[in-house]
Amino acid sequence: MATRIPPPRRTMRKAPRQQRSRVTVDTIVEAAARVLAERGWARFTTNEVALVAGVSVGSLYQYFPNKLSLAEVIRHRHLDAVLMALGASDRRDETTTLENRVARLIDGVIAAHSVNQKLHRVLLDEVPFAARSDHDRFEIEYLRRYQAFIAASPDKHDSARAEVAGRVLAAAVEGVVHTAARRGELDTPALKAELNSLVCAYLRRRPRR
Amino acid sequence: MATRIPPPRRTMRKAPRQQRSRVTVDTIVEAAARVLAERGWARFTTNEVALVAGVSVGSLYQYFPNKLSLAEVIRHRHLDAVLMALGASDRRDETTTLENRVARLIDGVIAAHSVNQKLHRVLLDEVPFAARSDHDRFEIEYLRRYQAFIAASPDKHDSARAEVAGRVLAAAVEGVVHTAARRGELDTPALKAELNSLVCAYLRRRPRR
Amino acid sequence: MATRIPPPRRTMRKAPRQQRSRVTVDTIVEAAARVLAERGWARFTTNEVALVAGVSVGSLYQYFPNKLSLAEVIRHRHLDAVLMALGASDRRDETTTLENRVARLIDGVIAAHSVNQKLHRVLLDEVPFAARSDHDRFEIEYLRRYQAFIAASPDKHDSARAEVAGRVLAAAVEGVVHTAARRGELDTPALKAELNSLVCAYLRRRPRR
Amino acid sequence: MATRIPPPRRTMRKAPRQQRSRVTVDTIVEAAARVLAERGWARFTTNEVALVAGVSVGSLYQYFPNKLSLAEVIRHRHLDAVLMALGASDRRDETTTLENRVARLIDGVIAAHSVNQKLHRVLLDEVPFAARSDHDRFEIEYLRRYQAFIAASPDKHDSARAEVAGRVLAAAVEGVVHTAARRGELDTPALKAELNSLVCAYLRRRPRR
DNA sequence: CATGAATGAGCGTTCATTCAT
DNA sequence: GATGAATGAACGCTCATTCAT
Repeated sequence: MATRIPPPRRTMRKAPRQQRSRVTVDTIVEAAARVLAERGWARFTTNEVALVAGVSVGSLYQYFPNKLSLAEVIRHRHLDAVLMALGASDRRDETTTLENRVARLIDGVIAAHSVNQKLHRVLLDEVPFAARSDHDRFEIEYLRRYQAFIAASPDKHDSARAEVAGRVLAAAVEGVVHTAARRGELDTPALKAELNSLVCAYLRRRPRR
Repeated sequence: MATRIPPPRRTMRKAPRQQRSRVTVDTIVEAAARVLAERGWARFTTNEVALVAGVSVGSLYQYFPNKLSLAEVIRHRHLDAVLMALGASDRRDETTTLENRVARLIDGVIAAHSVNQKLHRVLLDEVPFAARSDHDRFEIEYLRRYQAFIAASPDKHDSARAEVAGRVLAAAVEGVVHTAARRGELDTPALKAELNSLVCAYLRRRPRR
Repeated sequence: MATRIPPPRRTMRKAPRQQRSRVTVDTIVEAAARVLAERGWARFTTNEVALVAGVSVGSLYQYFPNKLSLAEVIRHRHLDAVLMALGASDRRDETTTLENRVARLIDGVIAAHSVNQKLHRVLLDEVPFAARSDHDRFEIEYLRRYQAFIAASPDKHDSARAEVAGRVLAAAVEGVVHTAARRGELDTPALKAELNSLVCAYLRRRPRR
Repeated sequence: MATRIPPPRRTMRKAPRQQRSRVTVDTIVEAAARVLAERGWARFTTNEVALVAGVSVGSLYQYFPNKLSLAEVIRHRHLDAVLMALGASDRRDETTTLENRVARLIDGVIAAHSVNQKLHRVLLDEVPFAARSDHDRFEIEYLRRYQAFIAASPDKHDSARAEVAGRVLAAAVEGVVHTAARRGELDTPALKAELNSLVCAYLRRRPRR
């Protein structure tokens, strides 16, 4: 059996100080991503990860408190990438149109999901949510950026709605991108066009009623 | 662990003939939903399900070929509910506004997800995708309804885009609803209002460029 | 695991009196032989047998006390066939040579093993010995015939050795035939010739020392 | 049920490197032989073996891929012993009589089967054949030695028959020895005498027709 | 007698995690 | 620190057998 109840320990057991440790950790994470993508969460075993990484299980547990923490690190890597994509378009830039800003945003998000689609599918559909506290830190920053994006939009509106609007926009974009990633349709241009259209329409029309 | 990638056998091993067995099957599915919601996929064990259902494991396996098939049945139940919500709004109704039709759609979808939110979270995030063939049958019908919904919208547009538009709309709505379900914010009125706004804006503005 | 410790009950639970029952029993035995040959002992299940026979498990258990008894009946059928082959050559027949009598014996034994070789392989290698009491009855008759065969041989010798000689001859012939059956070489003429040679040599040369 | 026909994986999962593990492997095999002899194949469970060996099931599976492989290793041990017995008599030795050479052969084979008769009975009658590829390697060597034995016999004859003759001789000897082992009559001197007589007669008389 | 739904003990096997070396 | 042998709880699943209908 696996997936024993994992004690919600910190993601990293200890911070790797020396150069050599950092390399080891990276190797392990890389191996973990490969195994996770290829085998899925159910057959993602720490022994296999260690084998692929070329280290012993013991070493693996030196840096990661449990199996789940490995997946969390991988998730963080991905969330960081998405965050960068969001960051790149949140500066108010008067010299460009809304359409361009939206296109930049969506291009970034799609790019962040195009790296290893199989891995994302597993991450999305199989890896159980756990270290919620960690995840929330991302979530907050995440929403902040979406809200900033909205705030930079042409139409003015009460900030009370802005918070909810950010969540809706974020969830809608992610929903479309994730669904496409699941089906391997992430690079369909028509899809990207429609998604752009959706976001633009929303950002233009929001001051309703 | 169990969760070995199971051969995607038929969902049901044999159809219950007698009255007695039909009851048994229902009891098992009910128990499975409870256990799945309460313990999550990783601790969702067939023995526990049988225990809760008050039957023997043997009986469970008389009707369900494996653990996964139980989850699939539960998923189907949910997908059916969503389908009904979509169906209720897809007839072209000239006497009502777009806003009203959208509201009806979203109300239905939200209602279908409000039943057992913890269960949905598990279904969405932990149960591995498998019986893809079965799932696709739903997916197709699903998209058909969204496309029908779009087709009934005021603005005319080429049907080439309609297909992609249906997928985008479906994924966006699901993305928002699922995210809200995960956080237990499904009954926030502000969220529902924003989602309505998003969908209406999209349906109005689509004849782009 | 299966193959629960089988209570060494009688082979047949009750003798089928009526015509209909006899037909049922035969159908079951026939089905059992098919399943045993095709699936091997480990996957030889009473439910499968009943299914193939077109009766319910309940009916099966009406006539056979347990799984093993089915195999025993099949074994008996085979042993009967072998016994007939042995019987056909045990009358002293002065008008024929030893070679001819041996050839007749071996032809008979080989014929009895040629019917369903896969079944024999399973019977020999996988079905556990059990109802030893029943088997012994066969064994005794079996040896009696081999000894009669030897007694009808040209050379005279003390009857003390005759008993052991019968056992050795029986085991040797069976050893050769079974090994050939396992490998599907039962119809090789060269093998039959050598076996004849072996038996003839033994029967001629025995009054040694 | 277990005893599902197991994939004929390699006999050993990994070679024991350290001293510690070599001891573990030996202990497990020893325990397996004991359990197999005492309980028979059907009640031969890996957990029981581990218990008797004083190790955990996990350790057992570290070295043996499945239950069957344990039995195979035990079978190999026995086949090796038989092979040695055959090897001891296959050098052409002009200074001794045929009778002596045959006696040495049979003594060796009987000795190899006298070690643990209950174990042999189970090995012969209950453990399913599987790792056929491995078994064949033995079989080939086995026949080679019998043929060498025949080749060293006084009478010359065409080598075409030699191959079949080797198979017949091997099967006959094994048939007699195994049957005796099954009944616990392996140490009866009369039986050994008759078996000697059988083999000698065959080796002398073979240039038939 | 026949049916077939129900039972449940029991088995093979996995894998996260530990800790002696 | 690193190694990898060892642990053992836990799980999915089977199938001989029973017995209410």
